[in-house]
Amino acid sequence: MADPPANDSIGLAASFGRTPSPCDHCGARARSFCDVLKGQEFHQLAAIALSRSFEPRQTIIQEGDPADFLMNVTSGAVKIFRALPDGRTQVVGFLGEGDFMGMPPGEGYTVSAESVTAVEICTFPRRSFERLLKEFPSLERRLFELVSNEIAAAHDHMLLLGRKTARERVASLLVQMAAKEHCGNVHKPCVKLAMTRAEMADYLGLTMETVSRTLSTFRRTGLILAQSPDQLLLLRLDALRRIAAGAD
Amino acid sequence: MADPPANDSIGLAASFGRTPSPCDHCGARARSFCDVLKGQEFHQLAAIALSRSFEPRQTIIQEGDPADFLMNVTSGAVKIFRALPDGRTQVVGFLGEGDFMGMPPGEGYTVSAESVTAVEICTFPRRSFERLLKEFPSLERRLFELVSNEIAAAHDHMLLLGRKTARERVASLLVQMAAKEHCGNVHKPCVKLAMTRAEMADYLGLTMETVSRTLSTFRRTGLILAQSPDQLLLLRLDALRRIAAGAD
DNA sequence: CGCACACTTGAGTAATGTCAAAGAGTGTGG
DNA sequence: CCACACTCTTTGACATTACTCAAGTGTGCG
Repeated sequence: MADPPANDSIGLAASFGRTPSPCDHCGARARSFCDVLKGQEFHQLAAIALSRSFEPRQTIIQEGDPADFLMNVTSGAVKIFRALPDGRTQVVGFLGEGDFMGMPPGEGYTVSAESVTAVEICTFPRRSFERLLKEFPSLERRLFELVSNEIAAAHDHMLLLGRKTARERVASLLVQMAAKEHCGNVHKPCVKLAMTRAEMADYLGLTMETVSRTLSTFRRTGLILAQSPDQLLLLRLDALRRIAAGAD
Repeated sequence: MADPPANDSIGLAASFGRTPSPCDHCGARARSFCDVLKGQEFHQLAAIALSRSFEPRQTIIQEGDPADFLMNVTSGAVKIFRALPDGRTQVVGFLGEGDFMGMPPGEGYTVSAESVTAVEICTFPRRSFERLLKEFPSLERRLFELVSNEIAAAHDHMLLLGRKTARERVASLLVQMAAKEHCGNVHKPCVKLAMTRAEMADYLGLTMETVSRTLSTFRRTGLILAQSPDQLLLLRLDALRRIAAGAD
């Protein structure tokens, strides 16, 4: 872990005797939307923040529930999904450190969220947050930016779900995960899969078995090396990229 | 067509001798994001607007091109899509009167757009538009709202592409289209399909043939009545809704 | 009238899903 | 420390859905 970039929150809290907030020691701040706010503005945001912890496989958000909180993932991994009445599930995204959720268009959440690993989440009451949103244009602009990114990512994923083969889908996931994290200290790109095969399948619109078989093929053909079922070395990232792009 | 709601744009333009803009006679204004702006603010927006026409099957936006314009569909239908190098195409959305496009996260468009029918589009230079965005918080808030809706719609569509059967997909499309427009004056809900079977297929992640077969089955089982290949009467909207929801 | 284009329908195939069993990894309690 | 039990993963055999290829059937437009 690198030291967090110097910021004034801890110092100010100490010097003015401000109520300490979970934000004071937030490791995800640098990656989070909150980072656009500085000094006093940031403290106003921090003042309404509340931290919550979840163990793996706990429900964080239930589709349809009143959207009373905005949330920011501080650590751990979360899956966002929608489900059909008979249980078929589509994971629409995995969230990690610094990602936010819970900004639905209406009064209720339109998706569900469940912890994949142990998770720390920073919550903001919606009302208070929206007040700050009006007060701090930079915050609103930052959120707009994030939401725009989310749409582009959604388009990408629709292309995957609607038009890619199983092989291309799995390759896409690996490449995508490799882009996020430099796992381990190795120079070969590598991904740590916090989710199960079934969750990968629900993300890729496949079955667990197809995901497993596809990974096995990648292993047999030397594209990846499984150090363990959830720790994969991407031996030929270039090839995986081409497959993911639908070029092979 | 009902008369557009009374607004001041035409009157003001006349009384103050303001440069006439395409917005003066825009039939889509009531449905568009621009409607949040009133009076002088609206005129500032109108001042940077430029109208463009397209015939059916023309390229409006090319993925990767510099995103110099924001656009608002004034009339007609547009498809938004992404494609793989070998031509496989995923339509991520159909736009109609009052829908906007062209707000990518970065400098270039991340999707392509093509006219399905004859189309009128209102374009705003990006720079100027962003200046207005900063000036008029209500505009930014409205756009945020639209973008949030778009994300929820994208989640819906991911569920469809990843987990629904062909039958459920086609039913979903019909229900969705029926929700948008009250086509004709009939009391039975009815949809007018401006797009081809192939375009429906590219939207639903299927092939043309599967779409056609599925519609035929719906016809044979009395769920719909085809007044022509592109004019469908939804005889049992309730049943279609249940199928679309994955309940049958 | 006939050509072109989109749509429909049919027959066979391929990719992925389903069901089932065996294997691997992990943690717990004896 | 080992053995058992649990869960997740892998692999196999088979079923099914949707795709591919191909031949017809409208329908509108020149």
